[in-house]
Amino acid sequence: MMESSESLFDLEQDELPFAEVLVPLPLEQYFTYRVPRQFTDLAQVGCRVLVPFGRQKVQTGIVIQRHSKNPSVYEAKAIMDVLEERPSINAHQLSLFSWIANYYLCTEGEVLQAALPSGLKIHSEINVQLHPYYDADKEPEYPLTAHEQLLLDHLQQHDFIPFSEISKLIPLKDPSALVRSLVKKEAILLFEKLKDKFSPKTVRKISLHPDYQQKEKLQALFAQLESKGNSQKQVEVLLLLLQLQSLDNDDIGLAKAVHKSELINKGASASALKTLVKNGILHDFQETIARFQFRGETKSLPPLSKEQEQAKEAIITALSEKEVCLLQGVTGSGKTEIYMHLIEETIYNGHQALLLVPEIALTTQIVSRLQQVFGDKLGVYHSRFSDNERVEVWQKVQNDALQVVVGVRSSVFLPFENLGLVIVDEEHESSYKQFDPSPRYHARDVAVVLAHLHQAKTLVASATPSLESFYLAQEGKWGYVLLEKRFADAQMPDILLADMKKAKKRREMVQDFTPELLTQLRYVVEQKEQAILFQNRRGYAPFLQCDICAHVPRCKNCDVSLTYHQFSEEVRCHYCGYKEPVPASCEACGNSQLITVGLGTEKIEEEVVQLFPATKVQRMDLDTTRSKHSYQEIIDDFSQQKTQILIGTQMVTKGLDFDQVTLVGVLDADGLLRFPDFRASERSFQTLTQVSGRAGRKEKKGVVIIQTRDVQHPILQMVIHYQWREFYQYELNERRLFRFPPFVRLITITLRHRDKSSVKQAASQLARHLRSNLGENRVSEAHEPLISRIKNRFLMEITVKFERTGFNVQQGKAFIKQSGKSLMENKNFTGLEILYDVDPY
DNA sequence: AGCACGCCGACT
DNA sequence: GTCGGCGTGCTC
Repeated sequence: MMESSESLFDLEQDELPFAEVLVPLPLEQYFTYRVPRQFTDLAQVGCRVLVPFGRQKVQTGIVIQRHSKNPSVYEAKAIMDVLEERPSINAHQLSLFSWIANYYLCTEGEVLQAALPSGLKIHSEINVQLHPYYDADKEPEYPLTAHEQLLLDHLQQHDFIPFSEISKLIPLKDPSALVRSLVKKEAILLFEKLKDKFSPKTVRKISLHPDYQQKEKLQALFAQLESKGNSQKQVEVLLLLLQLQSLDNDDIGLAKAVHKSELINKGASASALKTLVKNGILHDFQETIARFQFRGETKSLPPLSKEQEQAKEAIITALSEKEVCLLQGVTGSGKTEIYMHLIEETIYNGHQALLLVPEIALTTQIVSRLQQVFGDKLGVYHSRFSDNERVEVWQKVQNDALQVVVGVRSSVFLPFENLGLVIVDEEHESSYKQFDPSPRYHARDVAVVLAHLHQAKTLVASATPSLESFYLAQEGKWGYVLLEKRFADAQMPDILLADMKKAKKRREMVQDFTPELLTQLRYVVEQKEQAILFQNRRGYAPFLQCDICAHVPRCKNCDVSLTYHQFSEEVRCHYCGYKEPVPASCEACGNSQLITVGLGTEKIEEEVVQLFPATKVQRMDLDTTRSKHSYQEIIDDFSQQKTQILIGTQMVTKGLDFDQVTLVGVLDADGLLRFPDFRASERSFQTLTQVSGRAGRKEKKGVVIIQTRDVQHPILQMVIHYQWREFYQYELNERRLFRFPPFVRLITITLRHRDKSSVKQAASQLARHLRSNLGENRVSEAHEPLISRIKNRFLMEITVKFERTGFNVQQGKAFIKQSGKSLMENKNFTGLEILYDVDPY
């Protein structure tokens, strides 16, 4: 626009010879690099660059800023390479990274680490090779240790070995000392190799050389070959090629290429083919293809029912005024069709759409249903995909080659250029909150921010919304649309409570079954219908206990009891993975009578098999779905009615549509309700309502039986009477009263240390500091968490509650982070780790 | 997060 | 006396 001032600017700033670079590591700062002249134009903000980092490492980083300020205290190293002409990370993404780092109290490097598919994160790998002057036959100048000899022997057989593989070869925890020693002895050399992980998928194709792509030329060629007499095979190859080109009667099709593998499979002689290529008659080349190719016809959008149409219009109206809308639609009300219509409109307006789904939902029907409508425009982003596949989706989103993405929580990081709509399906699902590696972000909340950056809209949907979302809708901050009618007039199931206390007293329990549930189950089996049994606990029993002294076997590394797994004949720790064979006797008193306490899916399976020996039963939990396809297989078997009773944890509650399920049994609702955290009621209500929704679809009304010792429990009463409005009001009151979300913002600070007294001391010091500066009503005392030791490190916790209004949350968070930082610098607490969990789940 | 350096116990 | 474990500090 203002040319003169721009050129002046260019002159003064000239080449901006330095760059601030973000590396995908948990480090607070950017690093300053020199931009060599040849990269002046190329190294734009957002580009991936290769930089030397640390002693002898190469890292991928992102250019955050260009400037001309030469750092004075150190000499900046130079950027080695710029990996792309167009930035991988756009401006919206950079803003999003920074927002996440601030909000969730983590570093931008951690966000980058989570955001980039590892195929776009090149780093160097150190490799070891023999020194060219090293002679194995000669007596070595310096004596070699056994381990050194082992490595050298390996290198006689192999050209080189990656540094990281050495510890697999030699029983050493850290092979770096050994490698250094061998380098000094001039027996080996180190070299770095970059791992560029992404490789596009290619296919070999064969076509006629342009010279022969005319009928006359081709006829001449055939005549020539046939006259030779020894070229029959070549003629056959050519005829096959023409056949596969499936020519109409013109020359144009002659240029068409066919897959080389197809030619060979259909019987073309490989050697004849080779000869034809050699003689320049055929052209053999590689073509890059997409890994995902949708084959088959796309269908038009499914029509909406009157109610769906109304809901859709209501959503559009709400979103014209507000940025976010909550859609509360009961299970089976047909939310997916509404999504499709909204997505279609978004695409039509030239924008991209993102549909977030919980991890588990991606393997099921929703993808194929969307694919039938959106075909090639749809991308799927899933953690079970290979890296190459994820990079491909990333690049297609960037190039606007995909207009719709259905994906798990990490798809909020994709490089959308012009997002118009984000839909968060099953928004109450806790799997949207990442925990294990930081950033501990909630994909629903990040999605709202992402949409805001694009000036796009967010639709947040669930049959059982989170209290947070419901509250925002109720307060009018978000729009709200209710869809109460089930699709195709399916009826809601009858939900009944079965009193376990009474049944126990009367000695009517058959193992873990009340007479009510057992009767229904018998009926279902006889009628050849299907049933789902839900118990939110995997394994056989939560723990073992000595019948005499009541001792409970516990984990060696963690402060938890070990769960008994009958199938594998082990006891296991669900926190660190520690396992040992089932103890034959009590380690405390020597008694050999150990009894199982509590109820897991394995035990239910055993009981059901005993009770219904002729019935096909399948168990679905973490233990039976470990391998890649087993989840899908179990689902398929059940939906094709090869299995009649499905027993499982959480997993069975998640969006599966089965028409023939007429009974859902909840074995122990008390286990859900007893959970000791502020979300126990919410989670119980959601889980029980969701699992009930699996019963009875289309033509047949279903029955749900919930076993409990407390039939009067208010939550259960609200579940069975479908009093969801009452539930939300009840629970909001509780939350307001006890100061929990959504009325306050919660932050959990966890301190971790090998030494128990150190962590206790550090925690109380931090708590004291925060309490006196932020207020005692906002910061709890330091306390031991429920599980006070995991993987041999002791834990302490501080809970922070910031009110939503009238308090500067951002400042409060910054103060917490600063306080934590200075505590870590305290020499008394070396080795201390502090973890922050903002909006914990 | 890696990776190097430096300090300390348990083996030849 | 060294080897190998582990704690500590740094990366432009």
